[in-house]
Amino acid sequence: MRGPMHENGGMPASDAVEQPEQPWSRRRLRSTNERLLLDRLRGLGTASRAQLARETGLSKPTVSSALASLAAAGLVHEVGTHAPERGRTAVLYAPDPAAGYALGVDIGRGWLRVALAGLDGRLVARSDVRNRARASAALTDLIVTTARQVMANSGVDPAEVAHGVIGTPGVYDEERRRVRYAMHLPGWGRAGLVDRIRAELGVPLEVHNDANLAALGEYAFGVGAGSRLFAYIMIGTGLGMGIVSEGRLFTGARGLAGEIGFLPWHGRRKPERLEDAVSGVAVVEAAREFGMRGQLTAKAVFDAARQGHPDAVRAVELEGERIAHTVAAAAAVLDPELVVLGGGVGHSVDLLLRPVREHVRALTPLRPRIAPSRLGEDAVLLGAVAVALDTARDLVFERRTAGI
Amino acid sequence: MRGPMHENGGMPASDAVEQPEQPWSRRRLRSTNERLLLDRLRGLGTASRAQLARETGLSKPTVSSALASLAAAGLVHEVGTHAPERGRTAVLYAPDPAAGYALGVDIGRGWLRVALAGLDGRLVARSDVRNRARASAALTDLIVTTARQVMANSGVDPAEVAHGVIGTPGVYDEERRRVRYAMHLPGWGRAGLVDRIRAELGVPLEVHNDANLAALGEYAFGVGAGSRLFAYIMIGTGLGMGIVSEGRLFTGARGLAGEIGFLPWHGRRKPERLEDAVSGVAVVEAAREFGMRGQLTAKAVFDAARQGHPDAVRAVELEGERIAHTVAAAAAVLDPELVVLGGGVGHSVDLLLRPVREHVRALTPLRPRIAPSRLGEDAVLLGAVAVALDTARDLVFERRTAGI
DNA sequence: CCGATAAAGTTAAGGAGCCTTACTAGGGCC
DNA sequence: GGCCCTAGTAAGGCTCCTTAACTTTATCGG
Repeated sequence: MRGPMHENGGMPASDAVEQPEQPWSRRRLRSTNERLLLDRLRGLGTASRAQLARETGLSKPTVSSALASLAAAGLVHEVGTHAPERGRTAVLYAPDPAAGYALGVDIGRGWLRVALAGLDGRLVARSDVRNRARASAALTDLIVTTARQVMANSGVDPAEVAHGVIGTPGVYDEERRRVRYAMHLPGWGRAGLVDRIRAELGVPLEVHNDANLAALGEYAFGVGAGSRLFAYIMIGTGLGMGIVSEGRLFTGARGLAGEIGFLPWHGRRKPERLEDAVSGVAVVEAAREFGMRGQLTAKAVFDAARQGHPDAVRAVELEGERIAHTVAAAAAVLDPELVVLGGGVGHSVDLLLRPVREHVRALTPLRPRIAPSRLGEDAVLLGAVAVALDTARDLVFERRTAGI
Repeated sequence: MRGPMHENGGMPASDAVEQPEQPWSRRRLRSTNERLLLDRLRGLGTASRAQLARETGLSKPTVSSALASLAAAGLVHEVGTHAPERGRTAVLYAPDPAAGYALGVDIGRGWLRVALAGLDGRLVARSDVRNRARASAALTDLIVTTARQVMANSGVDPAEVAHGVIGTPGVYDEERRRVRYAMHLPGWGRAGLVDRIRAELGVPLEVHNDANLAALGEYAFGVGAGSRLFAYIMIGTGLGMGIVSEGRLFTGARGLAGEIGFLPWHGRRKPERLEDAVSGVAVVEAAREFGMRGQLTAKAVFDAARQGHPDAVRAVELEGERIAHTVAAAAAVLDPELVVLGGGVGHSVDLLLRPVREHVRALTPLRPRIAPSRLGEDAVLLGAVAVALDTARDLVFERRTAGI
């Protein structure tokens, strides 16, 4: 099973919590307006001061002075000029992507992926290495060396990395300082590992559940972009769902939202856990039951189905029905406008899409759009980067404007 | 079935939408601070200016001047004095509950309930009348006369009622200006009825789904008070769920979240809709199937079970199992910390609680607290009042501070 | 009864930050 | 070159917050 995201995972000191109960002094006002300008500039990519004044509703002098502060803080740069139809040429500004960096890490069973992004969200370096670690020390070492290498490759000092996010199966237990329910990663459940990585890298780190990060990845960069509410169903070794509502993770009261492995499910013989029914192992089991022989893997079954092998086709059909059950339950409770299918079965979503859609139609009148993941294997990594970016932008803004 | 809440139901002009993208000018700053003070005052009930200064972090002069503005606007009053241990006696201020009023209406199949509350949330008048209307005209007339009577009883002019909320089964379709899916209320689905009521009463009105309002009612006044995330399951003529997350309704992408009537459910003979399996009718059916005879109602079955009638007990047990299925599904998807059972079966929750809890325990390791509704039959009405209050407070604040 | 102390609240001075108005700067078109 | 148009700057004013000192009013202890 994919565990939930732990809110404010392993995040250290600088919390950047909103405090809406605080009074609004003039300093806060200025900082709010500077932030507004910076955000607008990020959205536009590049803009002149006059344009920003029009867009934000602030007066030109205010924009000029606020932008001067931002430039002095190193958050913004002149990047060129633009000649309008007629009139004076404008000086263009853009956020400085090198004002800080965000680190994303995806710890998967087969692969370890690390990426570094500038504040504009663009990756500046990335490394994917096979995860063959079978013990906690080996895994942490691998993470540390890979992350260091990524930073070195891009010439970024660790001190410039404002924030990092690690994606992993399971849940990070803040109190016990360890990851729980990550049964597929040997040794990864030991206490203090994240603290050790944080200490060795010198980068603030948060830990989140991989299904949740994948959902956020699809929201930030993929097929869920801009969706009001969507669910990402991750089918692979386990089964998990990430929910993104209004651009933010919906984690539930204790961070266990999306634990659809626990959905009640009536198997054909006896009630069983849904997680055991969906997921890679179940496909193999079903195929075997329908008569397939030999050394089977989920991938092999899907490949056979693609070739038209009848037993494999039936197994895939059954898998589609089971996923449809999940989708229908999520639809009835959440009413998402979109359900994204991804995870280990990513390569085989083409085969599953039709049966899932058909069975959903039969199960419920609620019909969210069902789409395959766009980011595929990169969803978790890019989600980690997106979350790290969010925090990094806040931190860099606060750090750089505080000293003025 | 209970339909969903339609966001911004029948609400007219004054929308009070947040516009976080707007710049922060000085006027906004002042108004924000006044609002902060008013909210704090509502929380404290009563406070001196020095106390407010300490609590909010604002300086004493600022508090004095802002409070003077609020008093001039009629939003706040001196209400007495307080003598501290030693030192000058403080002048106490409190929000004026009569600065505006909020109206709540619950249109149920058996009863029509109307309540009027001051801005402090206290009911100033209330009326419950039997709903025997069997046509749209009769129903709207009944609503209008009852509401007028409630206002008259408390001596409140309709112009002082800043906002009203109507709770009803079904969904209000904003475009077609009619309620949909309210099959149990004859005539109530006709177009323009809400507009007519609004026009005749002279009060801005919103329409929301009853299950959602009941959830909010339990959050504001009942057993869900202060809960981070909880679900209210309304079991009666139909089946519905309201979800309150961080104090706000979770409505889903199209307002259909909580439509648990559509949960896939394997009946004992054939797949059927869950709504048909849970709900009053189903209890009766089950009892009959188990051998009970005679003119049965849900209430009769529950009463018989309370007496120990074995067939009735079995029927109740089955009903509990079905509800547990719903709870388990909600728990897996949402992870609420609390599930409240209410609705028409309110009187019989005592009988259901044990079987529901037991079956949930058997179905899933996720175990939200399960509690009976505290507000009972009043949940929808009080939820309507709570929602109306929220909007009314905003409207009154804006209206009264605008003119200065 | 009188001063010391303490808390509530007011007054006055100062300053931060925004806006408006009016200006300068620079580019193309007639 | 004059005109028009857009970008950007300068000066002045306004709002509203804060700090600091002061007044008012209460209790306490002698």
